[in-house]
Amino acid sequence: MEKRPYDPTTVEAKWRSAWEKSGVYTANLKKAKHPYYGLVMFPYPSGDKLHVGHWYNFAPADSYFRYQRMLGKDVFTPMGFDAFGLPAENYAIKTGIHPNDSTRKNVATMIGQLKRMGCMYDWEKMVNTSSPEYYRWTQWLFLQMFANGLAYKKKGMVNWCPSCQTVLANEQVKEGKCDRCGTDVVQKPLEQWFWKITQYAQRLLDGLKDLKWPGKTKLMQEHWIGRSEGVNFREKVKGMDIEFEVYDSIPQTFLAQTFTVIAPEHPLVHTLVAGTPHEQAVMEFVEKIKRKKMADKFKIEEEAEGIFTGRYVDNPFGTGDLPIWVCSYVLADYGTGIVNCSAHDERDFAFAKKYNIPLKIALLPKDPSLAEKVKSHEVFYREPEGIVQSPESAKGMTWEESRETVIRYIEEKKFGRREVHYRLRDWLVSRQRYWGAPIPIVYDPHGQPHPIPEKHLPWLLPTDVEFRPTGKSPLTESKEFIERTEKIFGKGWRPEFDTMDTFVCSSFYELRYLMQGDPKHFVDRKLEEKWMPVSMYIGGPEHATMHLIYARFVMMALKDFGFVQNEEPFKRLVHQGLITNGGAKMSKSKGNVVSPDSFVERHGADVFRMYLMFMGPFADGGDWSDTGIKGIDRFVQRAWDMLTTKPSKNAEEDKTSLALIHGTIKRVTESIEGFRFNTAIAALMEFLNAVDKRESISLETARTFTLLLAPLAPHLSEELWEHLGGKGFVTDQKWLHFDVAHLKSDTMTIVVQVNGKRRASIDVSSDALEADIIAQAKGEENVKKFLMQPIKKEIYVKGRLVSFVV
RNA sequence: GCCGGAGUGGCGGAAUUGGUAGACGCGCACGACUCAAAAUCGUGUGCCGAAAGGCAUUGAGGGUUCGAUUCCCUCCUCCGGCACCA
Repeated sequence: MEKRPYDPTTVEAKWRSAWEKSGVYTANLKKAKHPYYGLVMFPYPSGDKLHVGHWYNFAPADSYFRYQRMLGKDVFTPMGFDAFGLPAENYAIKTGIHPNDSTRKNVATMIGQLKRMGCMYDWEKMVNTSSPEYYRWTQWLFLQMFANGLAYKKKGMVNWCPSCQTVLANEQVKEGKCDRCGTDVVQKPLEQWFWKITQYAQRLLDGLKDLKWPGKTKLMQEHWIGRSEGVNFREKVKGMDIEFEVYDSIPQTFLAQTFTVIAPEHPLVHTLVAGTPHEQAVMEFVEKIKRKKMADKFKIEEEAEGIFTGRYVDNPFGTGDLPIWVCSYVLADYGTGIVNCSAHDERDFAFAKKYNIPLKIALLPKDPSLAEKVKSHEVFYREPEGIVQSPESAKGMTWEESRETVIRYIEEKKFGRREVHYRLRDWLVSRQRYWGAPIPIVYDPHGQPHPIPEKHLPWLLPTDVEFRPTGKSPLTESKEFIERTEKIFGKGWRPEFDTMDTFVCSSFYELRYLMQGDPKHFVDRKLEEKWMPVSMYIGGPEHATMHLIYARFVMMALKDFGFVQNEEPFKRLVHQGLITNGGAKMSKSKGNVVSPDSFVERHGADVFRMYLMFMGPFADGGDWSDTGIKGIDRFVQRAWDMLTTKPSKNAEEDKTSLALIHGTIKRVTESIEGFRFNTAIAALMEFLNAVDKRESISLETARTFTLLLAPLAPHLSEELWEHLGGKGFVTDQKWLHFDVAHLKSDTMTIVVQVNGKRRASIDVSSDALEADIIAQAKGEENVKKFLMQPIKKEIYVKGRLVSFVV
């Protein structure tokens, strides 16, 4: 046969349309026997289109799912668009183009690009979160949360992004900055809608145990939930009829507590000082701190500030009254917002010294000279090996071992009781932006919120809106929205003008993919039972404490509401690494976004996806460079040449080739299982290098190679399969299993070491006896030289090496 | 500061129940083909050596071991996460 160059453009188009015509990738959700739900995090339909990062995520995921398909699973891989969100709205502000129009256009472009990748997406099941058919379910979810007491409105200090002009959930603030735009987040007192994710803190924590997720991700969620065990003390304000509790997670030093601090935002502050000479100064201080928090200058690193309220805690421990201070570093929404302080907390220590508050010691180091310095409050001290001084029952124990004893003592004396706190905060779901799902709430003329009856869903997002960031919801500008509300609910009624966080839209989309044939029901219980949890979920690690925690919470809530059976949405999770350019994250503002299109144009989708997979392990990502793409190009061309010229009916496989073939099956299988596509490709390259030296190969070998290549280069392998006379699509063939019996060859190479240094290697027959191998090793010229001294020890590692110690 | 993860040729990376470090690919050098270049093919690519062979070597230092990229200790660097959580 004559060699001809492989032409990816024609071949890939041919198979894309063949797949589409035959509908091979359309899953029959009801009839599937071996359901396998392979999901990738759906993209945002950005004007930047599909970038290299998408390819790096989606293509290997597709290869993995293709492998699952060849293992005999009924693989369902849907694709959709997380289409609500700020960029479209900001684009509208800049250009006047309505988000609806720009989104529709971007979605259309991206579908075209996605199809070019040659993935197995079932396009019939596509979702778009900005379509009314979808967001009616986002609104439905809100109503369910509301009906079940998990959605509530609360006024308090909330995160505000001055650039995005909206509030943010805690999860969306990273290191004090807006996760989206990087602007310093400030605190603002506002009334907002929250979902009670905190009610699920313990279940979210417990559920992590059984998830096959990266350990790092589970750890991040664990930290984010932040379970803390401690003691709540019940305390009285001296001379007032007021009681409160204080939380202490390290109660070992409670007898050294000398003052109490309260958060500036705490409602009790005013009660404490009202009508006293301290009122004016304290309230002025409170206002000052609030103002500071609202300014972007406020940094947590700043020195603590405080003011005395004039009030005291009537200390039940008999260690004296504790002056109550208002203090800038106390958090209003952790614990009870009031804390007892001692010399053994670094911040308390510094605060006490700054304001000359007396200190006591309950823990001392063993070193006497250091102990003196601690006693005189010259240095701060708190170490696990420190010796506890009080109470009597724990005296002499180390700080570490005294914990239980002290807590029991506190319980016996009825000073307090055990308590668990979490760092997790409720999810702030309202946003002051346009391009999102409207919150399905209306207010009566008295301002009381009422849920919008389900029959009015979808509660349409109005279109007569000005795009101006004012800090108020753009929906307040819509005449139609208000008229609609009054028409349905009555005069004086007003709609909720805020929209929902886009993370609400993406918190249940995996369920909606299952329901695209049925717009009337949220989820079908049978389908949910059959397909959920998602078999394999693939996406970026940046969602560890956002999307991935929200989706778990929503699933748990839906289970409690009785809509689903499962409580975890994603059984297995794998993260792809990040592709950078010049060491920096790709972004439009940096101008370093690499578009895949020109590479796909030049080399084809198969080459491009294999090149990305060959860069390194899937989870590692890497810095973009196109220098190595040539290697994959060559590999594809050589594979094509070999398989179109060398297969011969007369060729037979000897034992050596069988070892090679089965060794390759093993390596490719294990590599794909472990998301190490780089070594899967390397194994195929080695196979090709070995086989290429021969005159001819058997048809069987050619087909084996093609099958192993199929998950990695779907178009090329279809073409080869057809060329080799294979029946049906290669993607429908069964994966190959290796036979351990074939992995053995007739001979093995044994390395000979003397004193741990390699001196020779010998080839022996596979069934050679240990004694013979050692004798042969001793006979090697180069080994003899080093065996002049008496041999102290002989070590034989089966099938690997002989080691002599002299 | 606290909690994770990682450091291997010129580059991407391979190899870990401890057993030939550098697979595979890029790049580079030389050669073949060509008027020439590209493409392609061949050979080489840690250091010394024509070779046989020797020596060094997985961020740095130490330890365990016949043998360490792999296990233990100390340190350095980079990346990710959290950060007034009492």
